[in-house]
Amino acid sequence: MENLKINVVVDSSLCLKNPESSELGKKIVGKGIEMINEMGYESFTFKKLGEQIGSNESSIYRYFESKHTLLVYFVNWYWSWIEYKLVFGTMNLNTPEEKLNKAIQLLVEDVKEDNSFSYINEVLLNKIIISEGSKVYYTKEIDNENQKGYYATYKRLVQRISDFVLAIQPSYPYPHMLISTMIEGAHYQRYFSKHLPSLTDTESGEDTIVKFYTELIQRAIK
Amino acid sequence: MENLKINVVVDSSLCLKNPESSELGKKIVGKGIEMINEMGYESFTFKKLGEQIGSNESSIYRYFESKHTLLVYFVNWYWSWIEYKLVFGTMNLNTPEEKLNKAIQLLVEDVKEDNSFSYINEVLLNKIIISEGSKVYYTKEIDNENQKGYYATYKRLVQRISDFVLAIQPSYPYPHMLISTMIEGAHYQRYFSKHLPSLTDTESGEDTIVKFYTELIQRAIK
DNA sequence: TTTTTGTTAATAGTAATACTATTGTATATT
DNA sequence: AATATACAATAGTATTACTATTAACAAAAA
Repeated sequence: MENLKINVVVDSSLCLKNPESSELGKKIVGKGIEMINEMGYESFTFKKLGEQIGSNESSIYRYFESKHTLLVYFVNWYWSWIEYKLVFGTMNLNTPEEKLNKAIQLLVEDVKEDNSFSYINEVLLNKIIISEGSKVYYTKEIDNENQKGYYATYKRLVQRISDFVLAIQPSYPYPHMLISTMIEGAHYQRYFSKHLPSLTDTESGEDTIVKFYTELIQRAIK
Repeated sequence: MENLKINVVVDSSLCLKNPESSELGKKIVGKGIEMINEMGYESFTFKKLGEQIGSNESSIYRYFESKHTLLVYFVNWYWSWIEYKLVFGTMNLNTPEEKLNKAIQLLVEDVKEDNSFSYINEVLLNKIIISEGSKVYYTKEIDNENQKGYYATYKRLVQRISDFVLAIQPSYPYPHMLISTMIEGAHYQRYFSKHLPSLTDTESGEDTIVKFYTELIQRAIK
């Protein structure tokens, strides 16, 4: 699985200096994921991160121009990672139905395994995407950042899965809305099931959220 | 329509002093909605609000203990308003199918009319709910705040509409997930259609989002 | 009328935050 | 060995969210 790492590529415009190019950079990313997970995005600061990695606040600014772009970098890394798993996991499947089911599973299910060969903990990263991910685009700078390509990976991923939907049912008029509803929905359903369970119908022991979206999409496009 | 206002009740624990009880309180709420809309939640400060309403920053702290609880107040006011419109708009409908359709329309469609009798601009408030609303529960304090009843109005609303679903199809296993998926989904689909349109399939001239969710739900529960 | 009481807002702060300008230091190149 | 470059650390600034204290003012009581 560690070969996948090579294919996770984040656009270089998202950071001032590639964090993979130095030990300090890897520490910033690795510890940053841990800390945002522990204390939440709002409480997390570059100063605290600097203390944890035995470095200085301003050194971090050499890699990322702001706390916000660090989060944008995480989100893009995550979607790039998911995209590779999607391409890899569907290329040997024959029917679009199988490919779509694989995609649903990949995007909706909880990430449970961590590739320990990397300095990035994918389990924690998945939790950040669920709890903090939407803060990346709920900003007044959205149009500027969109133009800079901050959301390119995500848009490409939605397009790929929409293509599976269209391969099954070419006349379905809302493939993008269906898939973005699923991806975003899966995230806050997981969040709700943990913190506001009365907004969900989750039961322990089985992945109700995967079941729900699989069924929802099958019925929508049939 | 202005009689509805009487029925919009926000739990008193959400503010230190009821803003409806004084002119200053009404200014805080009214101008606060305007300013968050213009500059976004992050850039908005109590200091700037104080300047705009000809008052002092600290006077605002007499009404709301923080910027965050002001947003929580707005969200609760909004859901309370929607809940009243739902109860009022469905009580003379006979079938659960009609009631559910009414609920979908009420929750998914854009708010276009402003009740000018009030100091609260519902059109702007709807925009805040769409662009900033999720920031209310994506916080590390979620469990604390949930216990204090910060999300009670929202949970009650989801329950009401889930009951319509169950009246139509008692065996449907995911009514709450279906409705919370719709409500949250409708918000970011509107946001996406404006800022990241390639994630949607919206066309100008017709309300594709209402169509999409109406069809999605009908097919899901049939 | 004077005094007391309670409610309101304004003043003037604090600690912490995001971010930057500048200086120092190690490494590589000539 | 001298110079150039890349890097990180120091030490800041402006702004933020929030608070402790004081002042204004009205109604009620003496």
